[in-house]
Amino acid sequence: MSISGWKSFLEIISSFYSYSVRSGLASLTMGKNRITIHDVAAKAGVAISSVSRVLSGHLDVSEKMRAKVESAVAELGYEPDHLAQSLRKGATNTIGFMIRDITNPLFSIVAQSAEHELRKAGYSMILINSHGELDAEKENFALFKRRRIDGVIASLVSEDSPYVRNTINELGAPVVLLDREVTGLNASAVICDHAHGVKQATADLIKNGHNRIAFVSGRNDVYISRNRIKGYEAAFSDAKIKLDENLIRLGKFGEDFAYEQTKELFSNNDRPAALITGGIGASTGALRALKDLKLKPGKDLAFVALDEWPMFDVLTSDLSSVYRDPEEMGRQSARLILDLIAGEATAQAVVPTIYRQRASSKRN
Amino acid sequence: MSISGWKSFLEIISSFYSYSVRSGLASLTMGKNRITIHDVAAKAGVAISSVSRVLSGHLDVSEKMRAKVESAVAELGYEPDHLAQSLRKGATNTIGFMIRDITNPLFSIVAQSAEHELRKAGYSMILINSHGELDAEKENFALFKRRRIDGVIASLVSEDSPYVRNTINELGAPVVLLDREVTGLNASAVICDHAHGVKQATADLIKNGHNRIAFVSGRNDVYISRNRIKGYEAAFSDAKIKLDENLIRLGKFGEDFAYEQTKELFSNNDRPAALITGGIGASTGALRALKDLKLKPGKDLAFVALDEWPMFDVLTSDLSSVYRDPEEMGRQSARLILDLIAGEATAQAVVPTIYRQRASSKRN
DNA sequence: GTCGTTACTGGAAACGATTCCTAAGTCTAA
DNA sequence: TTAGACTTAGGAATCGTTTCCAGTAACGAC
Repeated sequence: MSISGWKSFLEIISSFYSYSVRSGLASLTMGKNRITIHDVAAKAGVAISSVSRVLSGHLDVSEKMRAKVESAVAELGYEPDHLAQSLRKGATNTIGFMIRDITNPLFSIVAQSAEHELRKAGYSMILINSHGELDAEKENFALFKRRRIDGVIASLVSEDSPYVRNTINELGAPVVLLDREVTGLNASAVICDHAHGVKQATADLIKNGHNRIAFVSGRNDVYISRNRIKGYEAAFSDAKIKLDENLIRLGKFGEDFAYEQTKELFSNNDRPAALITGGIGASTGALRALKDLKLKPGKDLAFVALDEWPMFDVLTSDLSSVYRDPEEMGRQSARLILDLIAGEATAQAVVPTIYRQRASSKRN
Repeated sequence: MSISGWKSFLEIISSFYSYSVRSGLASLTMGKNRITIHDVAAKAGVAISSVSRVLSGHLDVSEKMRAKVESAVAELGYEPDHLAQSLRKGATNTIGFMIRDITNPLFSIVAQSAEHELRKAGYSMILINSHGELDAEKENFALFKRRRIDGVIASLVSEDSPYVRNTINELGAPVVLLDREVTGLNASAVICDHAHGVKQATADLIKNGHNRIAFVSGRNDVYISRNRIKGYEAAFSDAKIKLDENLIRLGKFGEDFAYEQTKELFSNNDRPAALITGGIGASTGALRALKDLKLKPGKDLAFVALDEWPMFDVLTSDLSSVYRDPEEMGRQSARLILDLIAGEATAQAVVPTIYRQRASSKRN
């Protein structure tokens, strides 16, 4: 091997591995010189309690005192330590946000919207992924408790495990659940009216002459799936058509399950006329399966996706959908948790869904 | 209007507005009974310092003491208060993560991956969006400081504003920058070797006979754009072809800018043969424009997207791309910040990019 | 028996704020 | 003039830990 040959060999080998280079020196003068309320008090020649009173806008302070303290604060560039305040006040102004994974575009929008809203109220958000695992979820609640979180917004892995009630009740902080119904639990919830949109969608498919409509979605022990099925069944019931239970495939969230089920459903000649997929993961899996089978939505079958994802309109050729507004979900969850923290009663916010009819609702 | 008519009118009106229902009562027995180290000490009949020593795994504790304390801890279900620990130890075990918006699928993967890695090391992550605004960014740094964050991972809005150096140096905590180069700053960085992949892509387009290659991307005052252009120019230089500066359109991140530029570039008959779009926002905007113009990538023009997004393979018809691994970026940023916290010197991690050639690199 | 180690343990001072309690000063009214 | 009410400011306790410091007991060695 020539030298240049060897060189390019190395380039190929190393071409897709990250590497790193050490350069600067560790900062030497870090931290150390934090300015505390003591410094301010000393500078202003007053007691620390007076400084605190001025800063918290307490009433009983003279103009002279206020002026002295404020100028000292400005001069020193003092900012109160949030940690010490939290310890003393018993509130951290922090909300824990836990979801399956932030990679889900719908949930990333919910998270962003909630964060935006919470920050306006002076709260920060700690983000944690549960990866859809119950053990991770438990551990996360423990973490929230240790960190003295003021409240939690969570999309639980499953809603009816016995541990949920215990954990949440022992948390010592209010909880808002996303799209889950937990009975006998002292928590607020943001729930979506999936049934409404799904019913509209299913009815439209039926109207277009498709009676055999497959429904592929995630696990059936959570509200979101049950509620969607409710809408699906209602449409059949209204149309007085008997539905084929074998076309309903509920199993797991994520691509893989939907991929397999779709492949199975649409492989033989006696395939369904239409397909509804519940959630972004399921839609992806199904679309991948259809691509493999060389079946085109809107041509070889009618198709409706429940939930949209970024660039929905650009990247997919006129897919119909049932839409819900993730930003609204975020806003509502923030509002509900702040209400609970303020001592109000638990409540439910209902976010509507709407059927967006596009070309793929028909075959042509 | 009949009663039923009025009812359905109401249904339509209210059909896409969220509403909420108040139900339960606010929790009465919340918090209050927190178990502290005092309780444990009392129960075990020892001093609180001894409890602390047992729990922190200090050496000088007798077996008898350890047993007593541990059984008391178990019996009471005691968990140390993270807040008090932080205040005393001067470390919060919290990392601030700031990006433009978490809605960007690439960054949501980076965030998730970093969070996963940090949590393994006992750190939590506070997530903040800057919405691409400098003022919000400043405010966020102030927030991090008040909260005594142990370190920050950030994708800055712009890198060469004078405030950046001040803010970061006064932060009192180490910083890792994502895809930014700030000279004379004591911070680590995860940077991507964009030039490499873009050069490969551009060279391939040229090889396919396309000399007029448009390049649409975000603002030009950040490393990522400069580095991409570097690869683009290198390919032209290697091929000894003069490039048309007018085909390079750098302006703002986000869809809108790319949409306008693409529309302008491809509206007349003398349109470019190929298009490279930098980043997910730009790609979206460009694809939207092309859709409006009824131009199909891979048919009416060659097309390469820099960065991929979820369902890239399913939803787009064989688009070529330059890929970088967002999970690796997350891992590296976590590693770098932990190294800095441990007192190591600043460093740079380089994440490679790779050209993924697919059908859209040609026209046919 | 005394001294110096060593192995533990308890008490108390931090960490940086808030807030209650008390005392000093000012003002009004009898 | 003095008692009582009202402002205002300082001192100290508190939040729940960690950690330094001192002190006790046991132990071997001289």
